Amino acid sequence: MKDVAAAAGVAQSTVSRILNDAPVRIRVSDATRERVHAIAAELGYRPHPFARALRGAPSMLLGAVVRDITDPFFAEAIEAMSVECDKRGYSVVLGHAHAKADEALALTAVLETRHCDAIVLVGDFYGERRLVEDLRSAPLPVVALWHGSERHGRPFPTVAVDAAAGINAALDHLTSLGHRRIAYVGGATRYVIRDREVAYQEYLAAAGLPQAEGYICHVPNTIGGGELGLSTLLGLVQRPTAILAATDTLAFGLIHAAAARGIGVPAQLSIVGFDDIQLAAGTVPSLTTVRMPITEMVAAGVELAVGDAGWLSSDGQPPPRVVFQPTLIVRNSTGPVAPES
Amino acid sequence: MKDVAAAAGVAQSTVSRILNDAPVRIRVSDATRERVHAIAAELGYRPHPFARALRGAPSMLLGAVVRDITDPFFAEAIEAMSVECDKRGYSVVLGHAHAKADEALALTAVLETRHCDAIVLVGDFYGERRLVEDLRSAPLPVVALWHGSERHGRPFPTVAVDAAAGINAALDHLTSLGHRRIAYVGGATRYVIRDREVAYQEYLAAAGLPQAEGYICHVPNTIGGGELGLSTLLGLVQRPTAILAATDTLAFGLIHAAAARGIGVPAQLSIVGFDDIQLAAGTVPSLTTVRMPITEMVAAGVELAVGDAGWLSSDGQPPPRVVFQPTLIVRNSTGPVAPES
DNA sequence: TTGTAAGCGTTATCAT
DNA sequence: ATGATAACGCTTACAA
Repeated sequence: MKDVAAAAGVAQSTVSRILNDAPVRIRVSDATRERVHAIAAELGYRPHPFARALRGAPSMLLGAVVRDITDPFFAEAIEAMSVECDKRGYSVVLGHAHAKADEALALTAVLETRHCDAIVLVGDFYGERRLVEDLRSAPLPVVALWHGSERHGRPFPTVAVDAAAGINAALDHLTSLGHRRIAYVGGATRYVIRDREVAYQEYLAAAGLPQAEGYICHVPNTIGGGELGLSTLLGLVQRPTAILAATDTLAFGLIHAAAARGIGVPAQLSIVGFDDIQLAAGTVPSLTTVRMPITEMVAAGVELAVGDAGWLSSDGQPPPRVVFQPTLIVRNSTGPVAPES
Repeated sequence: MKDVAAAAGVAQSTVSRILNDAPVRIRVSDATRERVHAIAAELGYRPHPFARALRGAPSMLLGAVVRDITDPFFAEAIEAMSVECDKRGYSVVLGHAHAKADEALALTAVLETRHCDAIVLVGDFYGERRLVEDLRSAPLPVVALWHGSERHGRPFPTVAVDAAAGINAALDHLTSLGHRRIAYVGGATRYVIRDREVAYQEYLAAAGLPQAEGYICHVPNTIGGGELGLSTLLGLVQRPTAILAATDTLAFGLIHAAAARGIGVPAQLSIVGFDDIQLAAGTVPSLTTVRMPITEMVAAGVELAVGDAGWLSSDGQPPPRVVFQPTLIVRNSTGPVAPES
């Protein structure tokens, strides 16, 4: 910019005013403006973001702390966030949430803090008390996406999905197909997963369906976890005729394990997933699952984080919580209960 | 930092020296050092990255421009990059490669340029001439991962996989099972995909296998593309007994479409993928595919980008190219050729 | 051993 | 209508 000013024979401040279309725009002579613009273009001038940020301008960086980008669902969420941020001129900085030690995780997050205008937490951070504490006292907006229900407290503005609505739709579908012995497979810890489990339990209780203890199966959220879940459930005296999986990844594992054992899906066993990842349409059979409006949810989260609603200032109120409705996508992994099972 | 200096009753420069463990470390009195450290900790002092960067220090930001994070393979690559960068104290800034217009894409990338110490391109950028040109003239290191073979020129230091080795291993496996009519399904444009296609053609030629024109099937890299590929290939007079897919996503689509048509895999049709994404172990049947050493490749790429080897300075030489070897993972989607097919 | 001061690229506030 | 200058937070010669 110094060079531009020198080449144009004007002061830096003039160049700054012109290039920023300052509020006092009308008060700069057209001749000078054009000359400066031309020279700036010719010299290939680019503003230096750090210098601006040093002056207090927003860094246009949004921190995204994701538990596991490898999870196809979160990958889609990040994709959506990248698109949404791009629209607003922001860039996404990936926070790293894989550190084993709480300390390291917190440290990483705090580092992000320095660069970014806001932080978006994607997925819940059960067990990361330290991280959450540090972020609570951080001087920037923090927004949580898919952070589990308010049952578990709500430290930040939150965007969530109505887990009960999704689970109810899935279970309505299964019961309408005649299923009564419906098992559940899901992770044991994450808030957002526990919400689905609770909704499952409440539905069963309300509908008077059998709630055998073994019908709730806690496994890691992987293909292997799904396989483990199936073999556990097959060991029960009263085998379920349908299984509700907390995530599509688990449903994949269930389908895979069923096929390996020669159990027909959906002829002998119906399976429902949750997430509707892109590959859910490509399983054999294709997966009946619950879809969430990822794009809209992410957009809402980004708006809370860097939008001009000024959430941080409303000190007295509890942080806002935006809830979206999921949709059941019926494909071919569910069918009528087998007469003789 | 000013506050720390004031509270400690010393000059800023002293604080800076102490907190940075400056080279002159030994020349600061221990008493002062401890006092400053204590006060800094008490005040919760954090260095301001922008101010440092303004002074010429590295921003510790690495730009990752990915074509499509939704692709499970790239998601795994980004995950690996996040881990690798974390080790080195870097953060990953996501570049957005979804813009339709070449202009917009280039602009976005140039913006990244201002923040980051280096850029890593993940996947090839066929057709993005403008982006590549802008990046070539950028004053920072640019490294390309999975950018396709040098057949297409090599504007940047590159980390690639030996596509021919992977394809050869897959085809050796198929031919050893008795297959001779082997088709190929893959995208028509990406360099990195074309490498696989070329390797397929060369293998067929060298092995004297039939190269029916219809055996090469160009489709979009999606589940639907795989389904399309299968229906096209089934329309041929001489149906293939095995299909080599350029990516696991396509292989998923092929398996799905085969099941939908009642074609047994691998009894009637063998299918091989490429990438070994995590879900490849969970298909029905599980997928035989080619695995690349993602972690090592990403680590090599990050090293080229921000390591201290100083690649940029070697002006005369062509940029380095690091090639990794893939491995065939044999699962259950391949089997002996059917006697009567 | 420590303090002073200049400068990184911008923008805002005064002057002129 | 434009120019000079200070300030953002930090590092680093150079001076003391």
